[in-house]
Amino acid sequence: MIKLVRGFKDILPADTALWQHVEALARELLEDFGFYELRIPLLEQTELFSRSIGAGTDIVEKEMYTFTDRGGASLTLRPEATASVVRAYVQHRLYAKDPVWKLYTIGPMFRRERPQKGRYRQFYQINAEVFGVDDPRTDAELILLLMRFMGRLELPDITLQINSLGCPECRPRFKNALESFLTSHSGQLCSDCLRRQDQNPLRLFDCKVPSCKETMQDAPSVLDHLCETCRAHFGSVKESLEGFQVPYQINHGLVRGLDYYTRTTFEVLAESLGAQDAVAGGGRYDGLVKALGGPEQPGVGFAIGLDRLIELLAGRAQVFEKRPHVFIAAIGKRAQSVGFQWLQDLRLQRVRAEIDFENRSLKSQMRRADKLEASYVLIVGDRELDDGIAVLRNMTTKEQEKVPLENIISFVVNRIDTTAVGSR
RNA sequence: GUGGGUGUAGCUCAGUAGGCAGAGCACCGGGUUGUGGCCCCGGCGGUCGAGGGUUCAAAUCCCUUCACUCACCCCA
Repeated sequence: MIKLVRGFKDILPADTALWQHVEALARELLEDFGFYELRIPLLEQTELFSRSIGAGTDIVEKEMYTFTDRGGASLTLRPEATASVVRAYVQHRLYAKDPVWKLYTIGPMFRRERPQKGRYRQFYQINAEVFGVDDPRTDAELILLLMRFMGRLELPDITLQINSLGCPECRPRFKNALESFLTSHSGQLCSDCLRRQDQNPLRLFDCKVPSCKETMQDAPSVLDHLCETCRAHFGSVKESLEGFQVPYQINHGLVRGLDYYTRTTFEVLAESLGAQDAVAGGGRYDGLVKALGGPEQPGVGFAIGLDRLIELLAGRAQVFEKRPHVFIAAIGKRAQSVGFQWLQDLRLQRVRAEIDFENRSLKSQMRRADKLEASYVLIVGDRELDDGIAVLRNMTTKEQEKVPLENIISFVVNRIDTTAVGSR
């Protein structure tokens, strides 16, 4: 048997209804907030990611699916969406028509990590990006949108954490302070942290080793090193969130894994997910558009991890499954051919109808109707055909009524509430 | 990349002093002539993850390998 590739997965019919529901809700909300959908390719030039995400990051260094295509170009399956969205914004000069764009995209990303709970090599994200506005209310609005989405899904036990990483003005000052702190405390750090110290010193803030945690409590905070404008910006984000009663925690150790982030960063965490507890994350990236060859335009965005979100919603999938409205139980050859005609006619009227082609006993056909959770069963055999009727049984009330064969389709259509999702 | 746990029927799992591969659920049929769920009876279904070794005999012991899973790491 040929099996699927490690770290990849099939999303089976038992779950697709839930995925569709979540995606539809996201589209609805995003479009209410003025976002337009952008569809971008799965494959990009490798350089796009090494330049945006950062050549030294783990993603670029050891997690990308990169290959040389037959023409000799180095291509990469996208490990995230923002780089592609920025590329499209720049390449098509969207900024020339209007510098302000609110774009979203939904689709799979690829990272070759070791699979575990909530971490797959192909995983799905909903991405939203806003270009051309550096007003802190945009940051807040984006977070509000995100939290409304979570609220609409009725997710339990989620927390929002926010932080500011500063800008090219103030970040170097903080980095210096942090570096000298780390150098003087290197004796108390674990081997992982000593390795991270040069590559990505901010990461030390979320090390899980107790001694590191303790040491880092005395480490300098980014928030104490923000310049005047960054401080004001962050203050305004917080103020807006409070104005909309969005509860948040400040986590000065909150870091993004990608180099391009500036100022506001945020993450939505769900404890019940286990080690991979970030359901959504994002932040501002004011230098990225320019770094990718575009004009000096600010940007801010987020990504929602769909796989993890669905995980949180596990068990609710059944609610969104669509059961048949009518099951046609046809006994005998003559009835079978009449029933097959009705089946197609009902579907023309957007009634979900099913039939069994095996010409089995009425008992088996009833059993099948029950298994499919059909709302009604339309019973027809030689007896009914001779009398010019069929029997319509309501499976919940067990009431049966005789239906004349002429106009039978419209009769059934009227009995059924085609707007109802399930049948019970 | 590093560690731990687990691989037996479609699913959830039993099965060790090595001795005929099991249960529940699911699926199919039946419980008198044309009516579902509950109950009863019967049936279908397995290269015991794969390869090798020890043995008269291996799901069980040994070696190798693969997969899944959780955690580290990393991140949505």
